[in-house]
Amino acid sequence: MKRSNLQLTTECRRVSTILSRIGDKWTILVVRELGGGSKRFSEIKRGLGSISQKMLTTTLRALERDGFVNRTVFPTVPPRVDYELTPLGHDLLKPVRTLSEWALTNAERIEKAQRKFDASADRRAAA
Amino acid sequence: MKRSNLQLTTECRRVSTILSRIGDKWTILVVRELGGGSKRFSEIKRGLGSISQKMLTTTLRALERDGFVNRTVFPTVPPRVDYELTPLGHDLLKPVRTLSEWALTNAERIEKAQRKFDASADRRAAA
DNA sequence: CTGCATCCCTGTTGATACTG
DNA sequence: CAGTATCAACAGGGATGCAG
Repeated sequence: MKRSNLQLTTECRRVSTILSRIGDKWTILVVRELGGGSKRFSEIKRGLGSISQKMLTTTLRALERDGFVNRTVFPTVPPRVDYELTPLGHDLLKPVRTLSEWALTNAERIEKAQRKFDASADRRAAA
Repeated sequence: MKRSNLQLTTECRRVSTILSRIGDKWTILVVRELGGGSKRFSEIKRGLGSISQKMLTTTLRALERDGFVNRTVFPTVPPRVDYELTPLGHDLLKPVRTLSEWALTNAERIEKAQRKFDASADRRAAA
């Protein structure tokens, strides 16, 4: 092993952190909404439908903090706020798409495994 | 738009579900532990250090249910249980590696964005 | 229109103790 | 050694009301 286990763990934590961000409930959906270009708050909200104001704000703030999204405030009345992916955000989309495609391709296999697992769990519970 | 929005949403949910699994606190770390080959429960636990017994069990069960991991019980005394990646599990490793590499490559950029964001947040708080 | 503050409920996580 | 059970602590997430 060339790199120490500690270093590998640190790397893994970094990866885990990013995976947690993109694996959370709304991030992917929001990023996809923005994939087509700049949108304002209420447009994103409408596009997702079921998200609460609070969670959309929270998600967008996290994305902004990570440098994936730019936030632009127009000091008009009523106020208007636009969000768009940064270059880093667009870049993130690539590996995410790879994973997404894998997920779609293999969803069937996974669901089949789940059904099988649940079936034997039921059998055991019934015994 | 060829596919209905509803269909796209369904696909997204599937992707989201899988991303949630691999984005959770321990999954990636456990999968990496098993990347090198079969290991028993306590070996994995030792390899991770900070994980609790309960969470390791939970994580392994979820991976088993999704068909990513095989669980083999040796009815010896004391008992021995081995875990190993299934072909599907190994397959999952590929897109995850892509994302991991991206994450490591761009960790610097992300952390820089975070520092910048936090700094302006502090400035605003101080005002 | 955007978004912060608050309350509250829920699921998740972890520490501890116990069993086959 | 591997796993379950229980309980306490905490974070995620939604509803509502207020503010710039």
